[in-house]
Amino acid sequence: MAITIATWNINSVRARADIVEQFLVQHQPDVLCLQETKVANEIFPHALFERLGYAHRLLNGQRMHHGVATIARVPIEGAWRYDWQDNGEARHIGVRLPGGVLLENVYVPAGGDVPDRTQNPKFGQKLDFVERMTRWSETLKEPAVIVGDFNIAPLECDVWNHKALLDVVSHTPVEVELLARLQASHDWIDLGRRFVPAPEKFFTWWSYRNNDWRASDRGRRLDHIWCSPSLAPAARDFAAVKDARDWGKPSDHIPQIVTLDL
DNA sequence: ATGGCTGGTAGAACCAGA
Repeated sequence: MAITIATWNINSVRARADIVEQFLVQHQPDVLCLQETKVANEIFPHALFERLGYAHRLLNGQRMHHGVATIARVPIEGAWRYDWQDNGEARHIGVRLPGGVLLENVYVPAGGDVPDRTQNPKFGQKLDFVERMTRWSETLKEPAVIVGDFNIAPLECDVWNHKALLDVVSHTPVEVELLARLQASHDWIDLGRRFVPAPEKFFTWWSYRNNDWRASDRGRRLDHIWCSPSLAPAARDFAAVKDARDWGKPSDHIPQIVTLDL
């Protein structure tokens, strides 16, 4: 059985209803993992997804900020919700796919502006979040896929200018090292880089603060799709939908899609 | 090197994103 999984930091699912529909109609993923839905569960726009055939929706939302949702046109079971900061923020939801593989949808904290946990508590919270994810990941036994906005661009070719971003939260050595430890804790396979090998530049996010994002191309690869080693041979047909950065009123992140033969 | 923009919510000399 083939299953197609997409992930997208949507930066408000309500503000983005038109382009979410465009994406689902054009790409027909079986499962869509959204981050930054920015909506309380009670007022989630269920009708939009129901109309498009996505009858299974598991939410971990909150008012105003953050929020994740996993939406599917195939049956998904669960869900479980980890609070790796222990502060009530809605940043994770896990579900079980048909056939039993776990699908973990995560929104790692951005971490504020200053890469110093004494000056900027948000940076410390981000590091702690990834540290606690690692504690969870190293005991994980089942085959799993973990997707989402990790808010860390690990490789030099994951940012538009490695040297210029060494002090910029998302690409600092301490964050890159922590992400490497998370990856090593389960031998996670970075499917983005399996399909777009280094040293090719590969970005999934471009700031709104550029007149012409495509021309200036000051992007970062903040969004990731990782899978357990046993699932790596099952992965095919990876795509990053760069055109979506220009759709209507766009998100600053683009969606990625992978098909797994499970 | 800096600043640039966007959404939610309140009705901001706002906050947060990254």
